Amino acid sequence: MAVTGEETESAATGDMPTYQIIRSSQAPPPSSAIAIATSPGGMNLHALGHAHSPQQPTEDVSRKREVRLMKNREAARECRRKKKEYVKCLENRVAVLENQNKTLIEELKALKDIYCHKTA
DNA sequence: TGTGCTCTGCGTCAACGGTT
DNA sequence: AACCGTTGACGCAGAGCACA
Repeated sequence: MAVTGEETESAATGDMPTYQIIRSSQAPPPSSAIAIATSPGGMNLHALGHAHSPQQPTEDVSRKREVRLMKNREAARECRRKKKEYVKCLENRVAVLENQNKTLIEELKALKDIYCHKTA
């Protein structure tokens, strides 16, 4: 199969509860093209280690929010990638099974022919 | 060529389960 | 209880396409 992320055996059977796709060491997404949102307060990680201003708790909250948003952004991207790969694997599986089915039907037909000629 | 429709990818939120 | 990762759902923007 030409899919980069190799599916597990359970994935091949088609009855897996979640996407069980082993990640390959592929190139990371083009994150350079993504504008990383900056916090409204203009959070600066360098300043964080030292700042002890009165609004520090607020800054901490917004910094945490920014970090969470950024991580979730990446997570969503990865989740979608995995889902796409999973669907591709399922489609491949369908193709394989359809081929198998066709082969078996032809085999059965041939065997029936042989049987008919023997008994006739 | 402008317009409406569909598809696709993205960011965000919310909910959930697992971990510390 | 707080934190974290995962994922479904939602809305938005841009691309591609058919049609008048």
